[in-house]
Amino acid sequence: MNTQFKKGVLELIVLLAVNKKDIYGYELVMEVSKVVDVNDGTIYPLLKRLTNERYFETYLVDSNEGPARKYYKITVLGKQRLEELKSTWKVFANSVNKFIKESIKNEQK
Amino acid sequence: MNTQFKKGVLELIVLLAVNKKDIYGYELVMEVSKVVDVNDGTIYPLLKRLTNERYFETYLVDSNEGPARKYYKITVLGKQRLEELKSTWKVFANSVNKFIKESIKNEQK
DNA sequence: TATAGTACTTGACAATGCAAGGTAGTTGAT
DNA sequence: ATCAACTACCTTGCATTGTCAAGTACTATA
Repeated sequence: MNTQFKKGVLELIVLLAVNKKDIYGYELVMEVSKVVDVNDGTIYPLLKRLTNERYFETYLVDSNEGPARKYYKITVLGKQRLEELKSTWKVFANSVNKFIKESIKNEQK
Repeated sequence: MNTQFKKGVLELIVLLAVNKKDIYGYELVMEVSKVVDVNDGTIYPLLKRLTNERYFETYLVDSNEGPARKYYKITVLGKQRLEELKSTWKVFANSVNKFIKESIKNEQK
């Protein structure tokens, strides 16, 4: 997996996952790993940043399988940010795909 | 336009453009700008890097509208790199799009 | 010769992901 | 009781890549 492609898109993926349901960091790492290879050392700082930016709120829930879990819940601001990022992604991905198609069409022999 | 989305994808776009036809830096900046907002100070260092990595070869052509133009030509290695990046991009973009669709389907009310 | 446009380079900077490491709670086998 | 294994969370330093500002230099033309 290309590291560079992930830049910025991870934020979108994390917002999508937390929007779907309240989730704790460790579970989120598992969830996101299904989509793209990702390190937990990448996710935790990202969650912190998004929480600082008021896109998430957190609460602790005791667990009987280890330390307490910190759950993340999306805010109204977070939902706005999600819509924004989603539409930016679509525009971006479409124009890249369009450029790929055009380039193939006009390829040098 | 989200800066982060560009990371890595610019390399793909530049490879595609040079694969299409031999092209000089300034013209390339114009071409790439059609797809994503981009600064000439971003493109020139990228061209240099890709040339150092043997994906491009260069030659000079005199111009009567300013200084000589440095044309970039894709190498066999460059074509390989392009195919690799193109397929990685497709896999990546597809899994992101899939995740978006799934997230919408299961969204919280 | 002054200006505008073309062509490219450089260096300081910012954002993000990764690897590696650390802390700490719970369970179950020895 | 102790230790390994698993769960859960967090931090630090590094590498990569794109941005921006500034500067060099060449040519045509007014």
